[in-house]
Amino acid sequence: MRMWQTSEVVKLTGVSARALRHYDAIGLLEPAEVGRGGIRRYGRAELLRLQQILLFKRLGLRLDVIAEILEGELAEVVALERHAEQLAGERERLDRLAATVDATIRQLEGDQKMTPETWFEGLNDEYEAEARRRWGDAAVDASDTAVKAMTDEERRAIPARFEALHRRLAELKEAGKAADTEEVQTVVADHYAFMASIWGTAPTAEAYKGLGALYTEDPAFTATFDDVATGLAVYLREGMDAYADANL
Amino acid sequence: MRMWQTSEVVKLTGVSARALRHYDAIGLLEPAEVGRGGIRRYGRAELLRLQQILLFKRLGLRLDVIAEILEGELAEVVALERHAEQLAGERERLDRLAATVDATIRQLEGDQKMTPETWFEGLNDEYEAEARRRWGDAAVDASDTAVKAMTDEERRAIPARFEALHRRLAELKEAGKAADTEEVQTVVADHYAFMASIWGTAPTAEAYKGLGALYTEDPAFTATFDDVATGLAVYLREGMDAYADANL
DNA sequence: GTTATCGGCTGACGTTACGTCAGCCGCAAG
DNA sequence: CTTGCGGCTGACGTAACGTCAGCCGATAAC
Repeated sequence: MRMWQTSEVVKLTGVSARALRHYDAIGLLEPAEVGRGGIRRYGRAELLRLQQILLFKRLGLRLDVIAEILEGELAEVVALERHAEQLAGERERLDRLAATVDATIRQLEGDQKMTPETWFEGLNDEYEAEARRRWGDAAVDASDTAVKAMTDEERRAIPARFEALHRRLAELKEAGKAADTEEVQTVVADHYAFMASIWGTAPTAEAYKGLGALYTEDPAFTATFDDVATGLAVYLREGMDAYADANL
Repeated sequence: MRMWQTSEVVKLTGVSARALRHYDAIGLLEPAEVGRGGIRRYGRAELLRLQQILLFKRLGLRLDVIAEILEGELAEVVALERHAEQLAGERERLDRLAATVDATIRQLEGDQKMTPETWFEGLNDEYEAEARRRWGDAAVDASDTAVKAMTDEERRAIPARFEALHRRLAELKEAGKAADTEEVQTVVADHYAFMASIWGTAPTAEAYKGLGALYTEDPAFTATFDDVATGLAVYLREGMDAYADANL
């Protein structure tokens, strides 16, 4: 029977010699015989099998799955349908990624004031400079005006009100309520209203989500929330995202 | 300054301890200081950096690219735009794959097109009648006998071998080679030999040309070839005609 | 007869971002 | 003093080969 050695198979099929050795190593395609010096010789049957391997490879199937199909352990249709699902999932993931990346690029190229991040809870000096740097003077000044227009009582109560909101949230979190639950959303609504009063204007969806992002991105704030309950920052951000999506 | 050790950072950010050590190992994020026993301690600056890392990670950027961005060696916008391009390419690749996989599944589940799978796994009724009309009862019976006489391996590999031939042709077509070129004729010679093995006899010029005509006249066949490359059916028929004229 | 040259072959590392042990260490509670 | 809890350092595994480095046998040139 006619036999072909590695270099000949390479020319016939276009696969690399290394790939052939790899297929041998993993038992996907073993040569019909191995001569002195370990030389691999492939017969007709092996070439036929190789064609099938290449067919499935072009469909993107993994080598171990191809092996299962060729061994008859897995039906071709089943394997392909499963594969199609995985491809669809992969595609969806890529779509979401691409959308996020594009959005980020637009933010970077666009005007700074369009950047959704906003934060005025830290009214102390330590964060004011950072706030102005990150979100601009106009927004900070607006908030400043709003806060100054408050009564003394109101102003002094700000920390306590935040504290109260955070504790209510922590309780719901402990109880295992999901962040998009109605009860949680009620608290978030209060939080939203409170933020509006501090900002001097009702936050847009983007601005509100940006605030949530900041809670989880700045370790100083995250740590503050964690003093109340571990993971609270993330929990609140989830609730804020849901709130913004549903109401803003 | 407040410091956080591994387990605390894990709770604050959600990244795994292993990941933190990995980032340390590759120099992406080194702890502010390392205590006795090699204990890692992260400061505020490191947590901020970690947040940025996670931000870029969510966008799907590779760690080495993230490092470049954070080191200021690569502009964020540039990196993201490059990344967006890669994502688009990936998506396109996935789409093509998915289309091919879907087409293959449809073929396997009873189909409209004449595919290698259905050509010879016993001529199905619809085309058996057509074949008997074109080539006569004797020819069809001979082919039936020839295919039945094949080993299982050989029979199963028929689709893959057709596929391989079609791809070789498609490549030459892409390269702009005319159908009567020697290179194309070499492939057609292989096609002819393969058909001979399936028909159980070497086709006459007339029979072979008739097959080429079928490829281009029957939309079911044409569509199958078009899945490989547009216009492939016509290209192959031209090659077959030339081959028959020159050699049969 | 010897040598330079082809192939071919066998390791073995590199790739990506960690997951998952195994085994060792320091410190604090029982 | 023994447990036990973290934490740490290797080291292997992952998918499918690409890419050497180093060795071997057969052939062609000298």
